[in-house]
Amino acid sequence: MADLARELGVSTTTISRALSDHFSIGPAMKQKVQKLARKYNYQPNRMASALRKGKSKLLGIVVPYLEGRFFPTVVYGMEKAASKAGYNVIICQSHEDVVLERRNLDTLLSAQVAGVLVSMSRTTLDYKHFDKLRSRGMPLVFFDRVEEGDNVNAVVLDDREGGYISTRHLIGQGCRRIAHLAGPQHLNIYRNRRQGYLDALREAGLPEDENLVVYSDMLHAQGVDSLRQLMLLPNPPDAVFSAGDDSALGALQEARRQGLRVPEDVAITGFSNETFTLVTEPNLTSVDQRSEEMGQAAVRLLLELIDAEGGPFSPRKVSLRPELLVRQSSLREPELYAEAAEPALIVRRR
Amino acid sequence: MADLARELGVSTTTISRALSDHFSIGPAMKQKVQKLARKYNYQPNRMASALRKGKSKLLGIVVPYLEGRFFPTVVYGMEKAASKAGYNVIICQSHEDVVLERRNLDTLLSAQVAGVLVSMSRTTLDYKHFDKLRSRGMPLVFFDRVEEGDNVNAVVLDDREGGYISTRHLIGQGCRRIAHLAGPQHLNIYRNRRQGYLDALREAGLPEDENLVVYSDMLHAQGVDSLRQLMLLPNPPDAVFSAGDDSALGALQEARRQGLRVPEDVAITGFSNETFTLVTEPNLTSVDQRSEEMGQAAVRLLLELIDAEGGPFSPRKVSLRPELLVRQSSLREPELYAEAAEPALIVRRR
DNA sequence: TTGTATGCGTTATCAA
DNA sequence: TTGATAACGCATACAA
Repeated sequence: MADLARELGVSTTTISRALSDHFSIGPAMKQKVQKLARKYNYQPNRMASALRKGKSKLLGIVVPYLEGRFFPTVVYGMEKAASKAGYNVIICQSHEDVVLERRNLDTLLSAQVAGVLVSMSRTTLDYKHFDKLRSRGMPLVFFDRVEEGDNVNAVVLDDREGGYISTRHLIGQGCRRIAHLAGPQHLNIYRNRRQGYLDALREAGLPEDENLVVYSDMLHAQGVDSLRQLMLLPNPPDAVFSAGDDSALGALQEARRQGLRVPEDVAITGFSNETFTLVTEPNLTSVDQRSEEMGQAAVRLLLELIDAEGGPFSPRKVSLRPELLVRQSSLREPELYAEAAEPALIVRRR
Repeated sequence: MADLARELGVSTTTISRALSDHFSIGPAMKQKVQKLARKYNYQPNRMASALRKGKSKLLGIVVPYLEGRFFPTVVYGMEKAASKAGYNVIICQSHEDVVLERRNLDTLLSAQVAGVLVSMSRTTLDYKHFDKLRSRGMPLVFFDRVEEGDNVNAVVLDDREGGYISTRHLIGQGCRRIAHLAGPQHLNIYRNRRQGYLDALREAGLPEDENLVVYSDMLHAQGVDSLRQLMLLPNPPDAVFSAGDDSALGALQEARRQGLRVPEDVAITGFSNETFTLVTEPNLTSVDQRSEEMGQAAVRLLLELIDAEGGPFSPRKVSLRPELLVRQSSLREPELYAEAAEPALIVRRR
């Protein structure tokens, strides 16, 4: 900026204002400055700007991991919404470790981000580090895996609905003993998916059988084990609603290994619409989580928070509608669905 | 820092030095300062520090995309190596778009990163934006998809070797008409994989048949099309070496749709060791790209560059050894492999 | 071993 | 409409 000022014989103040399109600068001067800036390939120093203004144009993102399709897609949505507003993002992974999660937050704090987007790690059981962030006035929005309480801003999938429509679909396909592979119940997402499952059972007048609910960390291997365990029951299930795609896949593979036909002997559905659901044999029915919308909604909410500048802001929870993608692994009665030939039939889009 | 200085009755200079473990500060004072800093939960302002020192502790990463397993794993390796050296990373996606790639580099520049790690987008055909970076003295390391030329620092997989061992393996399994699904030849990785394929053919005395090489962008749908096209040849192939897993998967599915047995009628191998290779039926043979090591190596190289401070530094290329993971999709002669029962048999680890 | 003074690049304030 | 000046938080040359 000093160079430009010298060359044009004006002050850096004028340069600064011209570049940020300040109203007090005449159009002629603005033209000149901006042209010269382009010529010299001027790059603003965001650090200096952030230092002076006390706020940067950076948003921090903390995700449990990036593998798979869900989080990258969410991050993509975030990037889109952020860049539209002139922001950039820093991505950190907690690798499902609360210690790393805390360290990530410190990193973001000292990078002077304008706000933080968090999806909690699986091992996050207390929330002090988030309180610390808030006490420093750092705008904070959770997504997908959210902190409990009324005081949090969050964007979530309606996981209860996801569990509900999955289970209802299975019931509609004639299944009567529906098992559930459930995740850690301290995480909202898994608790709600289970609740939707129970709601659908109750609505249909089917009994709740605790033997049919298997709790695990939802990994592939645990899906294998869970299915094995379920099939040893005196009265084994005719369907499995898994709260995650990895364990659904494990269950699917183990079922076939046992010589069971899917979906005829046991119908299987997953959750997340991971890429591989279109690759398994049979293709895996799953719930799409509106990943990209989730990212965009989270950033929009965060930007509102930032613009409110710590002023009065009543916490908001945005809830997105899940979408059941019915595929072969649960389609016992294809004639019920005219479009059943489609590989990724959307049964419910409201 | 000012608060701490006041409370301890010393200058901010002392605080600054004590916190950065400067030799001129006595151990007693260091203790006191660091304790108080913890008590007040002091967070250094990295922007201010970066502004003053002219360099930050941030590394910029530009990847084409994050979906799948390869890039997240590379990034994980980068995070690990970076945090060991006190650095953090900013991740940007170019989404295979050179326009976005350029914008990302601008963003990173103005975020005052200490260095940049780039894997080029598929649409990057000229390299001016990288020259611009270099002309500003910004340390730059490429990984996986690298710029051509002697003047670049880069970490790559030995893709030629990957193509070579894949093809050799197929030859060893008795295949004689081996097709190749090739990617855009302006990208080093695809050019080299093809070269390895040709080398192995030549070594085995097999003819090169250009009809057996199909060029595409390596997407799933293009794998489907390519296989269809290949099977229409008067003399169709008995094996397919695909330079990517997505198109390998497409080929695999199309082959089975046509009623071909895999690997008996046509053996298929892919490249990248994506997660889904363990899910397909049959499981897909693929080349592992040492993703995590690649990330670590790239950061190590970048840090060396940064520490050299623009001084003399002869450009270096690090090349990693690929690993062929033989699975059912190419295993015609299992008796050749004692450990063939393993789902992910490592055939060649040198 | 500690302190004083200064500047990194930008922008807000106040004055012209 | 423009400019002079100070300040953001930190690190360092120099002095003590």
